[in-house]
Amino acid sequence: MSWTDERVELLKKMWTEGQSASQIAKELGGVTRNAVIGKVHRLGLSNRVEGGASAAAAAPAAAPAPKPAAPEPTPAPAAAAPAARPEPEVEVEPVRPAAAATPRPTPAPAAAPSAPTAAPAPALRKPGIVPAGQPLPPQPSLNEISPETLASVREVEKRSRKISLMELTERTCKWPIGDPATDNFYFCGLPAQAGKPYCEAHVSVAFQPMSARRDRRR
DNA sequence: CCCTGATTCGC
DNA sequence: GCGAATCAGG
Repeated sequence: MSWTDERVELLKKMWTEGQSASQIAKELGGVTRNAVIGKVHRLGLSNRVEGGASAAAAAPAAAPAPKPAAPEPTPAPAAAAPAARPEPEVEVEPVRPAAAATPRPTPAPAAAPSAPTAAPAPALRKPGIVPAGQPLPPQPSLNEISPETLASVREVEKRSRKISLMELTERTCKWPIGDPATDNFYFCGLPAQAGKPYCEAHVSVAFQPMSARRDRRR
């Protein structure tokens, strides 16, 4: 395989969208992630993460026109600043670092996001016999999720691989999407964060900083 | 161990 | 220019 214009174009597109080199390689086929990374560098695309001292505004020569639109898979509360490019790797603790540093699972989907490695609990219901009034799995209590995060999650869900229960592995996001009682149900399936049951975007929803004040009255 | 991107260097 | 091998990190 060679780097035809089309392939390069797809590479650029996916790279600027925030896709990982391995994902791009998989998509292109016939190349390894190393090849992709090598090409990315040769093309002059690279993540220019402004380091403190080094050139504050090094205008990237062949800078890929940043897309202000799509928030890209990088969720994180940091998305609060739409104008600026969200930091690639922001840890969970946007507002209240002090007494709230400890991430805590919200009453989201699966059992306890922290413990089980498999068991995508809520999904295991057979179509047709879902008791009325049973709480639907996904739709995390939309209580206190920043609109930005929520938006990026929806964006990610569009991109989800829509895999079935059988296709889940230890490394796929197990976030359920849709109503298990219908055939419009699937799992996110995007690459899960190492050690975690969900992809980055869903981790950010499942593990809230606990800061955002919860229900005013309860 | 899984994954990420970055770099090197023979081809 | 290409990309496997390697490095450095999470």
